[in-house]
Amino acid sequence: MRASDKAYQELREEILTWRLLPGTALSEIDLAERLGISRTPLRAALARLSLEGLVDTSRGRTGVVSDVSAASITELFELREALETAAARLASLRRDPAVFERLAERFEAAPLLLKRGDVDAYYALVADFDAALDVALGNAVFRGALDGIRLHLARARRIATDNLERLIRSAEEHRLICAAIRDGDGTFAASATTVHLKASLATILATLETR
Amino acid sequence: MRASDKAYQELREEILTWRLLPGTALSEIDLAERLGISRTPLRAALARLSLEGLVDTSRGRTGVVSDVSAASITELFELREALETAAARLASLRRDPAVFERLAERFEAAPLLLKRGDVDAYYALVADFDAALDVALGNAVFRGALDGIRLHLARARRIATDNLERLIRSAEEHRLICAAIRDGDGTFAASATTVHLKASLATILATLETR
DNA sequence: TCTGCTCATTCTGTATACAAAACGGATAAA
DNA sequence: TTTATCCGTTTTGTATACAGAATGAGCAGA
Repeated sequence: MRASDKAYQELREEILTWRLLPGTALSEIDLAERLGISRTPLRAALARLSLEGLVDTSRGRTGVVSDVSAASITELFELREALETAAARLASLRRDPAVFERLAERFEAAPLLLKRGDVDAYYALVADFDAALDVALGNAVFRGALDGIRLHLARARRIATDNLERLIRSAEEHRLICAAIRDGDGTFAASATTVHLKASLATILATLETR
Repeated sequence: MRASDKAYQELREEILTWRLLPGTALSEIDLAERLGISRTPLRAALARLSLEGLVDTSRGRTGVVSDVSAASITELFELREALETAAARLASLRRDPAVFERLAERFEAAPLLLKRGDVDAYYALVADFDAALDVALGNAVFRGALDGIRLHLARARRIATDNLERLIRSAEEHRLICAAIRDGDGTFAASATTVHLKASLATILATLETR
């Protein structure tokens, strides 16, 4: 693996897990020394993070970890709703019904998982859903746009202290989306996606308020 | 201006204007010599172009100018429809009616421009419309996604030999969108945007067929 | 004649040295 | 006391040298 890829993955992980907090200055010299590589591949990693929006280079010469504010999350979710409702609609046209039937069943069983405390298994299920959506979409350009959103979402989700009740409702919302896609009902799938996203955003914003 | 920025702008311009054709190999050594800079800033420029999708580095070690096929354009327009219909809907909620009234008037007068042969003035008007949409959106994240689309669209549009009749219909389609946004009718604005994009895509694909 | 291997060439990936520019602090003047 | 300017320090931006890897040609063997 290239040193620049290694640096990118390491820094991305640290940003997404909030070990590198928003506003942290990213000095090339310090980071290169800490990661044990030279500045050349490190610069490539920072450039990539900057283009993906995790690093902000617009203010001053030194890059800083980009901000996560209520305003920026709200903007992110407006874009997310546009993309995911359209994705759900398109996936409804092209899906393999059996795939989404199986996912619907798993989401129906998810409350049991959650009541056992296995939150990781639930998030793995959501990841499976995202992957199935990508396959059903059959559009690499669209998938690239979705991936960009998911990157920022992964960071925002870390601050939302999901409680059990919210996660159980989230599972039911996902079940509805899967059932709609399974049935080829794009309009319903889009509406169910909107419902889910509004609730998710509200949860994240509420968490932000109390901090 | 930094050498890397200069290289990025130059290469982007050459790709968008088809002076660098899809499939062209982009050797770092050759390009650095031609642009009169060293490989270090050139690599930064190539990395940026790669992340934006104008350069494809997935196959082999050497980057090549990314492909423009009917399939990739169709995928691009699926994403574009998702983004622009949502943008039109959101802009309808937040627009300054006077701005879009003025744009609607200009699009109504555009056929006169076009019949005089002033195609550049028409494309400038479309650019003004895009800018007004960005302002009305009031969402920097969303705008970034739209800019990514417009980059690829600029390249695709170069191969569509727009005839006068198509451009006149395009002006009328834009006038409808502006009127809908002016009136705050988001649903109509989204529908009119869909109509416009379907016609644009058909024109580009038809041009591709005949080549 | 075709296939597979070897070797040379060329390109990319990385490190480092140097240049230029920007930031911060200190000092002096208003 | 405040502000502006100068200078030192630090950081980024660029060039170049070197190492590693991949590709293609050429040759040998089947």
